[in-house]
Amino acid sequence: MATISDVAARAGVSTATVSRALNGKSTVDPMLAARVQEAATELGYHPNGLARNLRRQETAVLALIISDVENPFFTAIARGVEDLAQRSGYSVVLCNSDENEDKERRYIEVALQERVAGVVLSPTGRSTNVEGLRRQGTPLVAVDRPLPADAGDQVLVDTRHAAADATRHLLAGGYRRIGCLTGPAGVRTADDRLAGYADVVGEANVVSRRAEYRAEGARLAALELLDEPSPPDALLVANSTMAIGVLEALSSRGLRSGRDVGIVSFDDAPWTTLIDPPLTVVAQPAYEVGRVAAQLLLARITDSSREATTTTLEARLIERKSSRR
Amino acid sequence: MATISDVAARAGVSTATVSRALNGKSTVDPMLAARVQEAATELGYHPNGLARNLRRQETAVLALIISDVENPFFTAIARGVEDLAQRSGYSVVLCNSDENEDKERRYIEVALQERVAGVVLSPTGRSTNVEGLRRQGTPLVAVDRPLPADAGDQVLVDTRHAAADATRHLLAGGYRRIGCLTGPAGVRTADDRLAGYADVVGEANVVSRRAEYRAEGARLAALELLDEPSPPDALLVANSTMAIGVLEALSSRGLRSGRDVGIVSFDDAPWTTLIDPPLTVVAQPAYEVGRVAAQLLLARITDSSREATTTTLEARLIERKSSRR
DNA sequence: AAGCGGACGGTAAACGACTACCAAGAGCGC
DNA sequence: GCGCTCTTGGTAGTCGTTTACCGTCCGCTT
Repeated sequence: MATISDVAARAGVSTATVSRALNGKSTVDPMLAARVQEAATELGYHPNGLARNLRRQETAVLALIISDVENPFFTAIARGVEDLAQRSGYSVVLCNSDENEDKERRYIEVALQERVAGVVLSPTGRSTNVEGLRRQGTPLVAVDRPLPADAGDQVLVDTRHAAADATRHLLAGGYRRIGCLTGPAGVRTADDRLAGYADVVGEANVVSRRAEYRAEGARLAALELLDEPSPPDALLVANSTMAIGVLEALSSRGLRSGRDVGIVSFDDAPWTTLIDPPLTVVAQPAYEVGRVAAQLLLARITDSSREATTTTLEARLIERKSSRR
Repeated sequence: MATISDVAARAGVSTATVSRALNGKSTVDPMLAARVQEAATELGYHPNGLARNLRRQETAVLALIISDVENPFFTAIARGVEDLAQRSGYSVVLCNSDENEDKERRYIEVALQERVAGVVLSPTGRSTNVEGLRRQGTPLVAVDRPLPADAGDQVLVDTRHAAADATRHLLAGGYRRIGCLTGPAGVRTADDRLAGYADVVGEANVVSRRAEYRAEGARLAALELLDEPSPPDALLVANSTMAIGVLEALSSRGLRSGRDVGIVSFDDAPWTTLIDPPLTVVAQPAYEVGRVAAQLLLARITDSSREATTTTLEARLIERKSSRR
């Protein structure tokens, strides 16, 4: 594995000159520079980023820790972060915490050790510990779910109001007994969506179940609800993965969405227009969340004294047929 | 940002002792070790991974470069790689090349510079350059699509036979004029699926279009096919993202899959059972591909003299209703 | 009591790049 | 010819770890 001194030897110059030539720094005689270039390509020299970063005390890598790679919402965020970061010369490494606090902790530790330039994090939930990041002064932006303390910038979606709107929409569609399927307690988005729903139906009328943000759990929970003595005639579902489970539950009971049970789900997944009837959804601006997060992160990397901000983006109800009789 | 010598000073020992104590190496007096531990936590010390890796000449991170984060097939691979890597103490960083050769090149460069322990790569296509990896001796496993040279291990899916089977299945279902929608020329999976299809219908009867592995392109291509003088009565579609476009095209023409146009698509996406009629698919063992790739990579990391192998996994036709009248 | 071995912990040299500082030489005016 | 400036490129120190090597001390054997 060729090092800088191999290149220096081959080009007959010192390592300092090689470094300067390859980084286009200061003034190096063009002829020398060319000889260095040549030597470098001949040897297949790739600068050792570890050594470089150690010396420079900085890296051009951002860590993006998301809670579920298989959820289109998070992959859309990833693309947003990536597009913006690339443009500024940063690379993004994506870590999948899988809604698992241990994995999350481990990835934060890795980010810390590898001295990444900044971290975008969608906290899994309750006990996310960002103390380490704060102490090291690693810039942090939280997305989708807030962080307990004032740990850094946040980019959120106004999910509570969106849930309320969706619930009102179902009410307007003539549904009378509306239920809610949401994620685990302690996960802020899950709690907020439930709260927004409760805001509209009133605490006394809440009919809800919690499950992991996964299809299978949602299917079972939906079945439970449907098998109650007086089952709900409409359901607000907290994300698209859960919606899959809910729709399976419906069809296994011979129920049709819209006519029999009104459905509104969060997240505008690509398949929502394919099913019959097409799914009414609350579309979150995921890509935009990623873009803004990256923007804030880069701003904070260059100026660490900035005030921490919270950006709240609006979600949009896309009315289709699953919420109408 | 606390360094090892800060900890050493605070604990009143040398840096060597701190290093040994924190790494559980050799024999350090338990009392001293405890003092070091305490000093470390008090200072919020995180070892600098850059320096450590530089010194150790190794890192415990794997790079996984996939061609599309929004494609469930690749995210399933990612989970497979991750699960296995985690178990062996490796972290996985995921890079999204987005079917873009520039991005791919850049990420390979990053992997090289950061001296990752190994790379799993789904090559975007034609001109993937892995020469750098080879020269540095970075272990490499290609997934989904083969690499030109004997660059390392490969984990593929027997996609040509699978395409042939799917085509035969459509023929058996009574469809007479079968078309094929596949990905860009030069992308091996796209070419193979087309070839498998052609194997069955015969070169003379090939009716095909190519598009990016995306929904929109597939929609347009499907429309073209449907608008031909004698349009196909069945379609083999090369991946689930394209299938979305195809199904949109069908419904925009008032056509029903199965009855009017038989459809078989690659990849068993989560929504395929939700639509009406449910989609017949060729299910690829994506998670398994990831697991095997990680296994091979780890094996090669510990023993770099291993022969390069090629593993070919079988895909499975899951017959549902979209391929029957 | 001398000798010896083992346990422990410190000193200092790596790892590979960047860069502050300095030295040498060229060009030039007086 | 001297001294000044300007360009160019080398020397060596630095980033934060790990670890080979060595010295010290303690306890045991003979």
